[in-house]
Amino acid sequence: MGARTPLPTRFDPRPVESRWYTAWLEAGLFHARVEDPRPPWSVVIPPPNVTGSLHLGHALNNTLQDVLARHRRLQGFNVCWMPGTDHAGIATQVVVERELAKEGKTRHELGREAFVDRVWEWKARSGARIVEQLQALGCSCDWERERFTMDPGLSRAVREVFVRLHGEGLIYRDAFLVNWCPRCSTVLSDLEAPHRPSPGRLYTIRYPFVDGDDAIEIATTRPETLLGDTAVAVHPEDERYARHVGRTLRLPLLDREIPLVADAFVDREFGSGAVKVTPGHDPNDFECGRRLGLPIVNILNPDGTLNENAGPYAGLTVSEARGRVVADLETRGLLLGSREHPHEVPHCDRCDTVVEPLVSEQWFMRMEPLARPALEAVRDGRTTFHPRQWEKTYFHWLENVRPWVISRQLWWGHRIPAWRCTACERWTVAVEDPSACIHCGEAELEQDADVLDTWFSSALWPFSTFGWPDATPELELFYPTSVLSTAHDIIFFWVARMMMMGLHFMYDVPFRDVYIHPLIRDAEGKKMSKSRGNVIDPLEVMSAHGTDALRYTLVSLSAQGRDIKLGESQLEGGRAFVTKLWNAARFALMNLEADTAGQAGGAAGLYDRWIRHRMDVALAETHAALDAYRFNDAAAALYRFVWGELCDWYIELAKLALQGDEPRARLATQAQLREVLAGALVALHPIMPFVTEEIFQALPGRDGDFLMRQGYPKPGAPLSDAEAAEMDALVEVVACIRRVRGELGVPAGAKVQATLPTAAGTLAARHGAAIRSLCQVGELRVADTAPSATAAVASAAGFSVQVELADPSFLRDEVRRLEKTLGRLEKDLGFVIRKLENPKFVARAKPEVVDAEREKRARLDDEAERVRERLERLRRAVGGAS
RNA sequence: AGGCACGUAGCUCAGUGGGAGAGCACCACCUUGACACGGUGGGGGUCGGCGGUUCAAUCCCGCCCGUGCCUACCA
Repeated sequence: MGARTPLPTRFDPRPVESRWYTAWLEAGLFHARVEDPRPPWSVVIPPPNVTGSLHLGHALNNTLQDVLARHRRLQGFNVCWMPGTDHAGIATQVVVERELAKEGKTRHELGREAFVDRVWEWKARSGARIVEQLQALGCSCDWERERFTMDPGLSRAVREVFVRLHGEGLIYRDAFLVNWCPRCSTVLSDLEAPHRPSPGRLYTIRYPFVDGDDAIEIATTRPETLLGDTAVAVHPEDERYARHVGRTLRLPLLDREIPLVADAFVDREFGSGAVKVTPGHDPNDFECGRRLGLPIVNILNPDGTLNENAGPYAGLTVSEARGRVVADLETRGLLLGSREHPHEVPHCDRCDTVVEPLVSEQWFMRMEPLARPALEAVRDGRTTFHPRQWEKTYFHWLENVRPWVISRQLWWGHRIPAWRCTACERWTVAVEDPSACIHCGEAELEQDADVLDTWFSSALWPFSTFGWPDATPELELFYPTSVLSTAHDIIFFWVARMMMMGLHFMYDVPFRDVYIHPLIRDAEGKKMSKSRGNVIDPLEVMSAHGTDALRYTLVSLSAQGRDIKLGESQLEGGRAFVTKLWNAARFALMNLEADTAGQAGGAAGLYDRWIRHRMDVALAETHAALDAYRFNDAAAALYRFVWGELCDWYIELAKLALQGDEPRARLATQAQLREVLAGALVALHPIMPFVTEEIFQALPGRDGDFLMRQGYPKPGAPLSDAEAAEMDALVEVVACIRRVRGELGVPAGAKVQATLPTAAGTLAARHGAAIRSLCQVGELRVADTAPSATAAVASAAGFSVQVELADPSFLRDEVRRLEKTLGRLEKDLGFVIRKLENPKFVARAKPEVVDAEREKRARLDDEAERVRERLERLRRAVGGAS
C-alpha cells in the first residue's frame, strides 16, 4: 500500500536551499506592496558594512529577524523587511587603504577623486557578497527595496537633516578637545575611541617657582605633554599649597612661565596633589582651562608629530618626544622618579592606534535637546526594549550625552553640505550646492573637505530608506517599524541616535520594540576573534550541517539575558532535529495515499484528536514566545511537539491504523497525519524555511502554493478533559510497563504478559492494541486477581499494573526494584507528613494546597502499603536469598 | 570606582513561592519496514555561600564570594 516516498533517504540541504530561495524570489514572496490591504509589519536590517563578510553575529541577528518576518507573514501581515548596506566610512576607508598599501601606494598619491572611485569599485564587489550570504541564510528581505547609505536618495536625506539641524542651531562649528587618530588623520567620536588597558609609567617631575628656590612636584603619565602646559593646578582647599596659589612656575625644558592655579577637579590624594594642566591635550585640563581662562597650546601636527610649539622637540613623534623629554628632565635634575602605572588609554576603534586628544575646529551636534524626547519615548513605553534591562544602558548614555563630533577628515562618506566663503570666511550650509555666499554674496566658495561620521546616515536609516524627506506611501505605511533587532554594543552608536532622529524628523519613534540579541562566544565562552583563531564561520557550518540546522541551533540558544556559547555539539543537535523532521516526513509520505481527498474516512480517533490538540498548544506557546522575543522558548515548544509528541507518540500510535486492515480508520489517520505534518511544517517554517518547504512541496494534495502563503492552521476542537485524561493514562501505563521491563532487564525483543485491573477495563479495551504494540506486550489481560508469584507490580494512572515475568530469575531484580520504589515513596511521604503535621501549614497555606497534600498523603500511603505487602510476599518466594 | 548581568546534573543551559527539567555526554538493552543524526530504560544535582521575609525559598530581600560585560577624566 502507500505511494513510494518521493523524499530521498537523506536530506541534502545545499541543492534544496538554493532551489527554494530562487523560487521564493521569483514568486515575489518577500516583496511588500503598499497597496496590500493587510496590516503592515516592518523591520529594517541593521545594514552590514559593505566591506563585510557574513559572521556569526550577522547570522544570528538576521536569522532572528527572518524568524519574525516569516512568522508575521504566516500570521497574515504585510511584511516589509528593508535590507541594505552601510558605507561604513572609516572602516571601509581603512580597508581600502590597506589594499593600496599592498601595492605600495597611499591614498594621497592617488588623490581624492581616484581614491573614492577605488572605494566604489570595492563596494561593488564586496557589497554583492554580503547580500548573497544573507540570501544563503534564507533572509526574506524585500530585496527590490535594497538600499545603500550612499545612494542618491539617502544622501539627499543626509543633506536635508544636516541643513535643518544647522538651521535649528543644533549643528554648529566649534574648537573643542576631540579624539584624534594620527594614523587615520581624523577626529573620532568618544564611542569610536574605546579605552584599552596599556602599560605605562607615572613620572614625578619638579616644576620650580620663578621667584624662589622652592618647587612643586607633579605626577604625569605623559611627560611630553608638559610642552603644552599652561598652568599647574592644586585643589583650592589644599592647605599645603594655599599660600602658593597665584605664584608663577617655570615650565621645565621650555622655560615658559606658567601660573599655579586652584581648581576643584584636582584630587588631593593623588600623587603630590598638584597636577600639570595641558588644556590642549587632556579632557580634564581642557575643561579646567576653560573655567580659568588658561591659554591653549597645541603641540601636535595632524600626523601625530610635534609641531613648532614644542620648540626643540618639533618633528618628533609622541613616543620619541617622551623619551627625549624624560632624558632631558633627568639631565637637569627635574625628574624625581618614575614607577610602573598601567592605565586605560583611548585607541582608534578601527586601526588601534593610540588616540591623541587635541583641540580642533569641527562640526558638532548638540545632543541634549534631541536626547530628551528619546528618553521620554522609552520611559513612557512608546518604544520597549527586550530584554527590558537594556533600557538602563540606554538611559545612562542619553542622560550623560555629550556633543557629538560629526565631521571626519576622511574621503569616503557623505561630503558635508557646507561651503566656506573665501572672502568673508563664513559658512553657507545648503541642500543644493550654493552659487554664492549667503552672508556677503561673494561667489568664491569652497566646500568643506570633510565627510560626516558614518553613524550620521545610519541614524536616519529607518526613514531615509523609505524615501524621506518625501512623503512616500512607504513611509506612511511602514514607519514606525515594528521592531529593531541588534546587539547591545550598538545601543549608543545606533539605537539611541535613530531614536533621536526619528522623533525629531518623523515626530514618532522609529520602532515599537528593540530586541537586543545575545552575543555569540565560542564553546569555552571566549569572544570569537580572528587573532584567537576561535572563529566559527557560519558559511562553513551551513555547508557542513545545512542552513536550517544552523538557524535552529541559533534560535534555540537565544535565551534572554545570556550570551550564547556555541560549539559543535550544539550544532549537531540542530542538525539532528532537522533529520528527525525529515524522517518523520518520510514515514508520513510512505503512508499517505495520493488521492485521499475524495475518500470518506472514518471519524478521527482519540489519537488523531489528541495530536491535533497538542499541535494547537504548541503553536499557541510558540506564538506567545515569539511575541515576547523568547526565541528559545519558541524553538523548545516546537521541538517538544515534533519530537516528543508527534514522533514519539502519535506516529507510533498511528502505525496501528495505518498498517491495519481497516480502510476507514486508515484513511482517517492518513488525513490527520497529513494535516498535523503540514501544521508542523508551517510552524517550523520561520525557523527552518528550507527543509520545511522541501517536505511541504512533496506532500500529496497540497494546493500548489508555497508554505509561507499557507498561514497558520486554525485551532481544532479542544480535547475534552476526559479525553485528555484517557491519553494521559495510556501514556502512563505504557511508560510504566516499559520502565518495569527496563529495570528488570527484560530483553527488548521479548514479549511479556500484562494484567490491568477491571477498573482499567475501558482503557484496555480501547487501547489494548496500542499497549501491546508500544511495549512489547504479547497478551494483555483484564482481571482483579492477586499478582502471581512471578509478576512484577507497579502503579500507573491509579491502576495496579502487573507484568508477568517469564523468567523467575527476574524476581530478584523485582525485589530490588520494589525496595527502591518503596524508598522513594517513604521519602516523599516523610515530606508530606511533616508538612501536614505542621499546624501553621494547615492554618495558613492556601486550602487547595493543603487538600492536595492530603490527597497526596493518602495516595502515597496506599501505594506504599501495597508495595510493602508485595515485597513481603516476594521475599518469602525468593526465599530470603536477597 | 560605579552600573548591569550571570553562578541550577560532568558540559551547555531552561525553569517555578509548595522537595527541580531539557539537550549533549555517560551506563544498559535494542540494526523492530520513518529515523543509530535513531528507539527504550537508567544513573547523576544540600539549584554559589551566609543571613532575612514566609506555614513553605532554587525562586522574593540583604550581605558576601566567584565570573563576564558596560560605563568612568583619577593625572
